[in-house]
Amino acid sequence: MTDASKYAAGDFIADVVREDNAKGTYQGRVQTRFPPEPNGYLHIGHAKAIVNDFGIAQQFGGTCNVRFDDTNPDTEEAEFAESILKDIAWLGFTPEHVFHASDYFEVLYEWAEALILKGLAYVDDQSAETISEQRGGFGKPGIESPYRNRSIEENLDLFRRMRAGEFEDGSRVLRAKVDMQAVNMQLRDPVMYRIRRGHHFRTGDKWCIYPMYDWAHGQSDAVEGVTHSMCTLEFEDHRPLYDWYLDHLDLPREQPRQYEFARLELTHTVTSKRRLAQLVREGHVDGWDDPRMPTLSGLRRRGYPPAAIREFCTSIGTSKTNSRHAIEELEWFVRDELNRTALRRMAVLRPIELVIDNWPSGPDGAPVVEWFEVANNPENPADGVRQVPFTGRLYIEAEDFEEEPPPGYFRLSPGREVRLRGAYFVTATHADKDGDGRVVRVHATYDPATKGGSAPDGRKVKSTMHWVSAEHAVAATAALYDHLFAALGPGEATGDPLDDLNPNSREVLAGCRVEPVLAETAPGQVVQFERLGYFALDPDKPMYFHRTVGLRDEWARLQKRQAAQG
RNA sequence: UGGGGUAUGGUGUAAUUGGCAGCACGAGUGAUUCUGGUUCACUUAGUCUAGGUUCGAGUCCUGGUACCCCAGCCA
Repeated sequence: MTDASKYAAGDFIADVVREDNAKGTYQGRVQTRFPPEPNGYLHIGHAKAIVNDFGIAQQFGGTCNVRFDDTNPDTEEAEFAESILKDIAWLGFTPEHVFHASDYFEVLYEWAEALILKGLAYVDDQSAETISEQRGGFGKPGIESPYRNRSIEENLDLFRRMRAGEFEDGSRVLRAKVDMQAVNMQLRDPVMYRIRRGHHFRTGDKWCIYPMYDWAHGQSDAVEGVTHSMCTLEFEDHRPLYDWYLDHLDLPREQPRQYEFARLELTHTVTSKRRLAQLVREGHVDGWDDPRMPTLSGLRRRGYPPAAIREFCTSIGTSKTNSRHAIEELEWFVRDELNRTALRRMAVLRPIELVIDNWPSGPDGAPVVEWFEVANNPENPADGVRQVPFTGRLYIEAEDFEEEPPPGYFRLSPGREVRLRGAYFVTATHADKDGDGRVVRVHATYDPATKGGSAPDGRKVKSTMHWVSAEHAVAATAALYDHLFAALGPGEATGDPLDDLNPNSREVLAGCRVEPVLAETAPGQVVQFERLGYFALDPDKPMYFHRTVGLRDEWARLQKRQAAQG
């Protein structure tokens, strides 16, 4: 396990908490919350918020709850709420409670009446367009609504009738009476309630008025006893409003405070729920959990270990600087974790035959089968060993043989000796080709003295290759996934991210061969096919693989570098 | 146009609040290796800009510049 403290950043929220504890602001109490809107699946960007929200609570012995910000019935669904809870659990966090803003609709309503009673809120009969026009613009002050100074009695009556359903959708709103001259647009009499007859996935048709985010969020924090309310940078302008509402209410406990930090962005990755929903809706992907998606459920299917995502989020810390992390950085954490935990298996994705011409036959005339013991994971001997069958006819990776090897190529070619992992040294002699001149079969001889994979005379080979017995191998299908967004393309998205959609982001390879033990490996498990990459077995199709992040291949890098130079 | 924010190697993030600019990823070199993986060692490169205060400035002051957010009855 990587030591997370090694990455410990002096993040400002931790500093704030320490300061509050020193001053006794909340009597040492620390309570945070993760507040998703259930209108889509969680993606990698949310992971940062989750790790941060739960992390701060853990760090200071506090609590962290999940609270669904379910104040907009039009976009929210129970399916999304369920997936969010599942993803949080998968990431390794357990909320103290699971709350909903809709739990507080009644309280929120009462508080709204209290604000009306104080002369701080009013019902506006104007249209959305008119209100928008009157709000003014940057540098231009707003105009006060003609309904702004209605009597308290009239406001109360109208608001109660709004709730009772006497008015049409969109015909009236409740607004806070703040300041139409404010330079901060959020303070120009923000809407608190709108009339909307939408079916809410929890409260059904009980309500026809719904609170706006700003009116619901801080108040929900206050009801729950949240002390430190973390959100993203775009809410900085909302903080004065967050405080204004709370300042004018009789709160059950100390006033929560809002702190903002930058959201996580990754190169080659779309982290916009709207965009992701579009990909699903338009059928560019198979669903929210498609392995090419940056959703947590997609990454899970792809074989990303939750620990790696946690480590990554911890390492990048929290700051207020807008930044975009390289996807390769996340992948490094994934490889780091997988290298230590994934079992090694041999598989051949694009097979060609390797025939060992001097391989012996048994008394019955059939080729001898020899079983070798191979470590499941050299990084961790506790993972044990497995038996792998070896015979005179094998499959090897097509790219592991070159008839005319380019300089720097270490693998098999005529006259060259390599090691078949855990078995023998073999030397290629010649190759058989098909009508198109493609190599279909390589002939070789083996050295019986190298049994187990090392030579008694101490001679070395430059390459160790993976292989499977043709007779024992199991046929399989593999799906190779790349980033959906132009991982192989020239660069970053310009303008519409969907322009960078990579239509070749999934390649299906049929006719792969895997060692027999793989047929018994648990679906969903991630294994490392030596040098090929990490594969997650699809839970629905046991012999179907998704590749996760590949291994770094020096040979591929060398080729890439040479191609770039000339 | 007004307001709110942010600027530190290629990337991201620290700097005990004015005291040797550190860490991670990347890149490079070498060693080890039954994965061209891993591991190990070394190297590389940075305070947006122009002034000012100070023995000393990433940090404080003044003036610029660049980028992000805000005019939903979305969150």
